[in-house]
Amino acid sequence: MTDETSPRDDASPLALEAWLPYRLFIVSARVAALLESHYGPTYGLTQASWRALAVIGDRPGLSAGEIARAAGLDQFATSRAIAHLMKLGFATRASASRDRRRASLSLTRAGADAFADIARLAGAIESALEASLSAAERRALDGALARLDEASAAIAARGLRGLQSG
Amino acid sequence: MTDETSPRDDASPLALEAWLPYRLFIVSARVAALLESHYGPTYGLTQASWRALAVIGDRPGLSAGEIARAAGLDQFATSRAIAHLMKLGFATRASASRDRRRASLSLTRAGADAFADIARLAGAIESALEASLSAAERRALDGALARLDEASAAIAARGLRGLQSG
DNA sequence: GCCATAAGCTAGCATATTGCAAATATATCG
DNA sequence: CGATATATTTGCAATATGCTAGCTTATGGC
Repeated sequence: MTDETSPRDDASPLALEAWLPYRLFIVSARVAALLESHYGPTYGLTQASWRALAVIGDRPGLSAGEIARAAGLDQFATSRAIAHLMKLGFATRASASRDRRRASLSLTRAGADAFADIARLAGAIESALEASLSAAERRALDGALARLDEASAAIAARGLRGLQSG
Repeated sequence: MTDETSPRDDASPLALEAWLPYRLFIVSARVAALLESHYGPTYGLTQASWRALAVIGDRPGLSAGEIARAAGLDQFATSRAIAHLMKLGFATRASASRDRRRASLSLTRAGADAFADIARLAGAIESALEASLSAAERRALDGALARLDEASAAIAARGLRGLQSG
């Protein structure tokens, strides 16, 4: 049973550390932990509120729901993250829109300063990561990630059922 | 101040969705959520206990500490994940070693079956992701991820201080 | 215009998870 | 054999999360 055709029997159904999604996870988790070790103690931000801060900073005027989508957070987490940012004095709500159920968010001066500070560090981390790649590798990675983004979105949209057969 | 040299003023300090670590995170998070939607309801596993299951299944005989390192979990989470697996009847502890502080873990038949089942799905997801890439892109991604793994480990080891200057 | 229904968001509360100090158990050293 | 180190677990307080229900504002039918 162990020596039929394959020279090296692939006994394990899965090696976690070689599994593509896990490899993506490891890198992103290390970076997230490192960045959090800055913005956590310094500004009292959580991962969720940092993500909301970044989205608001990058695209002011979005509503809570739009921020949720852009930051990869759910509705409740986003609501709490925004409340947190407002308590910290980092964001303000303006109901400028015609639809007053939605409030458009933007950063205060303090929020923008914090964002700029954290973004500087985030950029430094990204640069350090990219420094380990050649220009060709960077391009290839960029393209591959774009494909993986589409593919993972498609898989997630189709759900488990779509995988079993095709 | 806004129109000195750069033709298109890069107003934002950071666009989250273009930030490399976030792009990695998004793909891995989608996949993790999808996989969890299978093993959660089916086996009552959490993300941590699934990772421990996978590590034990792949490399039986490891101790709790070794599992922690391999699964990217902390000591406490691992201890709880193992307790969980044992309660589910998926893992057993054997103090075969000379050092009876460490117990070497392995899967029961039921645990191995669950692992095989989940691994099949995990493999299908990986295949679906890789199907979106050309062979050349797969190779390039593989290489780039290996570099990023090293680089992120190095950055994490050096801590925040190492980044500010170099 | 007015009511019913829907949409966006938030509050409150029960439950689950996490982080960490201390406990437990074993090993090793002097 | 006592002191100290290592591996792991437990208990508990603090946090976070999930979900129901609520508030406010919009929208569509009449």
